[in-house]
Amino acid sequence: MNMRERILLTAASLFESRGIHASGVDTIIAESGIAKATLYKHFPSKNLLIVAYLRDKSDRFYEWLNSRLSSKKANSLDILVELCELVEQWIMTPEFHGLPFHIASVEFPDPTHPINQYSAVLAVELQGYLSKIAAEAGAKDPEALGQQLTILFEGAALVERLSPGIGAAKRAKNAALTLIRASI
Amino acid sequence: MNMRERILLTAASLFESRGIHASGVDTIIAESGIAKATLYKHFPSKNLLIVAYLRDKSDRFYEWLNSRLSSKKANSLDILVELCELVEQWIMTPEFHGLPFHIASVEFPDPTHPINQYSAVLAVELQGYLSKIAAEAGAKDPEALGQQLTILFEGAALVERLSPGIGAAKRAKNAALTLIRASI
DNA sequence: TAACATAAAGACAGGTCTGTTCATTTATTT
DNA sequence: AAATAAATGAACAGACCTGTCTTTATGTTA
Repeated sequence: MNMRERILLTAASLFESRGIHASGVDTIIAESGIAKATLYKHFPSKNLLIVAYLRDKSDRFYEWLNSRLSSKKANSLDILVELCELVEQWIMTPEFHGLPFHIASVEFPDPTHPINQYSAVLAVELQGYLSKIAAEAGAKDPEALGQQLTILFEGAALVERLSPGIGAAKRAKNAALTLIRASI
Repeated sequence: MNMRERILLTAASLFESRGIHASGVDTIIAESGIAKATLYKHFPSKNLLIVAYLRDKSDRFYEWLNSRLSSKKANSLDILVELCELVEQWIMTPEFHGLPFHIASVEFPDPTHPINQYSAVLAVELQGYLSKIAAEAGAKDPEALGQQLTILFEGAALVERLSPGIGAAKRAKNAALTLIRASI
């Protein structure tokens, strides 16, 4: 019965299946079975709902990843190998519909728009996260490797979404492994 | 005074700076200085204008690329190296605002929508183009390398667009060169 | 000059969008 | 059981959307 959560879940599902602009507030309230005033009480504007959705999705992703990575010991490329496997899994889950902050940045391309800016923040966050792991793993240039992995994963997410079943995630994983091995 | 071309140019500029959904027909005609009836004569619907825009952008890209690649001789990785340089240049031009079929596929996520389907066609086209060059260059598994390069380039386009000046295109190029060298 | 095609300008219909408001009903808490 | 808080349902405003249509103006060709 948690309203906020119910709204976020419905919004996420709609944003990802129909797009953000194409998901009207009326549709969100109809689909989640709540009143319009309730939505606007929890999220004073649609933009703030979108930002909350982006934050929520990011949190869940890192939570999911951390819970599976923490057991590996540092100073070994094993962490990176494990990371690649997990990202491949993540992309291949049926619920995956592309990186949310990608979708958001494409739908709000104006760099001065708050949603575009927040998307950029989340993108930098992802890059920092991957670079940190690369550093822990002992990569020669962690910053470079982290960014390359980011590019690979974001690209794979896109290609897999646009051409499902083509195996983009697996190919990206193999490319990532090649890059990792070359970065010792 | 070519109306069709003028409409396409204005539409492209608006689609890329504001997004497709956010660029109304009224804005397109106001910006291009033509009458609404003229637009609907050349493009019977906005969807068909979008498709024409996607086709046009793709054509121009391959034209640009081919005119710079044709001089290189085959059966040498030099073609692929040259290709990477060119793609980096392409991404770094100020007019670049992301791959058009990406933007389109994100804004029209429904797989049954004609624009999403056409975007998928263009994505496959790009992959085939890169695989063909990889084959001509003598790569071991041209299909695999072509797809990996696709993923890298599409990822770099996204990251560069979302975080301009971060050097994503260059990093992607270096990653591509590593993959190319590993694919002999 | 006369006939014809093309473009302009703008009103219009029917729909959707975000966000506000208000009276009524349902929950929760003391 | 009484008082407070939260959610509902519905109507509303003002703006924007695509696509059609009509009238007036501008060229172009015979």
